[in-house]
Amino acid sequence: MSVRTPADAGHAPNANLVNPLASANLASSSFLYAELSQALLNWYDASGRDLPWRRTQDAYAIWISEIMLQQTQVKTVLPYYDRWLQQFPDVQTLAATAQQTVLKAWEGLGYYARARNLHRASQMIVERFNGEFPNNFDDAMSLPGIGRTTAGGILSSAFNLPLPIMDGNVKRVLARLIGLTVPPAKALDQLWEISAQLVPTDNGRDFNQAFMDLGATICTPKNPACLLCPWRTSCQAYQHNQQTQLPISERKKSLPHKTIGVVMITNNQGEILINQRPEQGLLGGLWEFPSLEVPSGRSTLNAIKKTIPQNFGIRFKLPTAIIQIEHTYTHFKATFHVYQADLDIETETHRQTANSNGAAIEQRWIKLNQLDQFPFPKSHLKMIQAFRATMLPRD
DNA sequence: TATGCGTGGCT
DNA sequence: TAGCCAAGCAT
Repeated sequence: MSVRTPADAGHAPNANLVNPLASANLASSSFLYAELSQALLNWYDASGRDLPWRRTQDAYAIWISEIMLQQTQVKTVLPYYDRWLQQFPDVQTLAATAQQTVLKAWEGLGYYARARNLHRASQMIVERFNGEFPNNFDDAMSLPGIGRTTAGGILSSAFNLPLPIMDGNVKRVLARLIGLTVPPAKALDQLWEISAQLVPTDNGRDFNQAFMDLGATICTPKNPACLLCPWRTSCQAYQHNQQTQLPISERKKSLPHKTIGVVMITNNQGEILINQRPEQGLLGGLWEFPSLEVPSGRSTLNAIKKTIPQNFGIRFKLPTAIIQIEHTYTHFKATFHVYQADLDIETETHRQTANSNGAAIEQRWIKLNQLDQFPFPKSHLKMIQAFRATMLPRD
């Protein structure tokens, strides 16, 4: 007899996949959990990775690493982590820093709400928790940017608490271990329960790190190294040679495409016009060059010439094409058509205008050598590079 | 519960 | 090489 979770309803199960752990009474399997946990800890002693945030028990440093590692690979995080701790060695330093400086340190890492939340949370820690990162689950969860997995990751690593985690690695490992016949997103309650059962009460620190290492180095999305896996004799996917079919993935929707017109406007003072994006939403708080989305079928150049002067209170001379840039975001693709134009006249003197959505934006003329003081999205960093190569050729 | 939110590594 | 996916969270 098998137990069906409500999440299974409406999803066609693959009859070739078996799911004994999922259909067993979880509480009666505690002996199996203990064996699995110990086997993983033994593997970790011999084969775990040496990562910088494992060399410290400073909750602040561990917190920073956990936030940076959200949806971001270890290799990408390493240089940012080192630089960050140099620049902001403790929570008081971070709390006392201007948000723009924090965003600049995060520039290029993506998901910029993480940086804004880190900054806000640091100020909350100073005010509410006397400058010490909280050592309990509820207080940690009260901080912006910290959800259940990140709280478990930080508190297990810093204070050795036996709290479960549920990141992409754990989902994949468990889906294979139990032969999960639905996408992990449809069985999260069940997976959390197993993760919680597996964490040893006396060694949450090493166990959670080992769990993620197993997923990152052995139980990888493609070509898992099953022969090196400490769980292979218990793994339903391995036993039935289904490790490449699991976990079952959700069908991805194809991304819509947008055309973005951009103008890099310069004046005769050696300055260039930039504006700050609204705090909320995509690339919030970062700076960019005046831009607009071009409706399909319309001329990018005409759209720029009509709309940018209205939004920014300026007029410019005939724009020149500099470069086209392709960029893929999380939920759409974009082609940037980038132009340069000389300022004609400034029709308004104020520096606070509205974009096409009506949201207030700040705009500034800055010297070209000040560009590296402002946080820009990756796409605009490429524009700066192209601008320098085109407009300021070296001789 | 579904969607918005960046960028880069890897195959 | 185009697409998948990464130590998820907020709403």
